[in-house]
Amino acid sequence: MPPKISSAEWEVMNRVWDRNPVTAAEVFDALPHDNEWKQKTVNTFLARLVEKGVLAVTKQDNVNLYTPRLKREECVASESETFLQRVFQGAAGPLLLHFCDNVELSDEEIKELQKRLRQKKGRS
Amino acid sequence: MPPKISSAEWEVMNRVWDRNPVTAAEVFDALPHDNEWKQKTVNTFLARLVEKGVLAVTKQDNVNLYTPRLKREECVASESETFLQRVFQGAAGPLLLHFCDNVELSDEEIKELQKRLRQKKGRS
DNA sequence: TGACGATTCCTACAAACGTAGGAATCACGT
DNA sequence: ACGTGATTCCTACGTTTGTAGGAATCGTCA
Repeated sequence: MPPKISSAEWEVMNRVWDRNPVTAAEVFDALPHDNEWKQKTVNTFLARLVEKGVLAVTKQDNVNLYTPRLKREECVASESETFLQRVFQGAAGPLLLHFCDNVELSDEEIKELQKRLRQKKGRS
Repeated sequence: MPPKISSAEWEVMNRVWDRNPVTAAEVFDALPHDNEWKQKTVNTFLARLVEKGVLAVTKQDNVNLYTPRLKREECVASESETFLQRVFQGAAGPLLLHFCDNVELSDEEIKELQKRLRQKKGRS
């Protein structure tokens, strides 16, 4: 499994996955402008993510370039699984119902979900 | 919002919500038998949850009884929201699709979901 | 070529988390 | 009444996380 990615690290990783590969300055700029973090703080997270093996760093003209070593979907899956266990004790049905009842969905999204559910029914 | 409940604290809280109110020993017993934690560790988490205001403690015959001060649904909702933001950047559709595609659901659960989706469509 | 801003690398430090141990006290059985 | 195990309360300690600062270096512009 991927290593544990902390909450602030997710914030950084989301930028890296979006605009891979990136420099530290690009990550900084891509973060919400009103973001509290200093550039230095972002650098620290990038370095930690490299230590954890989530990012690779290469030097391009004396500037660090960061690239994901793990796929976003892989990390999303792992984090989702621990969330499911931690908060819903593994009960996926209630999780789906909770989100279904508590978030906004476009008609398109609803349609797509209905499609998948139809395909899923009676499958397992 | 509820305070931040850590991963190990969720493990404890889930037992408390299930069998409210509880003693420290009951929480310990309710945890998976192969659990690594010592009774002392469980006690520490209970004390911290009291500090955080998540639990209330009362003494019954010289034994501590712990009761939730926050409703499970309230904490679930708050944790779910931060998960949605952190991992899916607030995009609920992809979150639902992810879980839909990656978990087991009974036909009953699927039917219930379909019902809610039908009710939801065209609503907002 | 010398000053200045950007970037990197290394170091720091407090708060939160995971994981208990020890001392004191309580309650029950003999 | 005393020993023993359970319970409570207080304390501890290493790790992870959030949040940078400082020194050294690099590249650019005057």
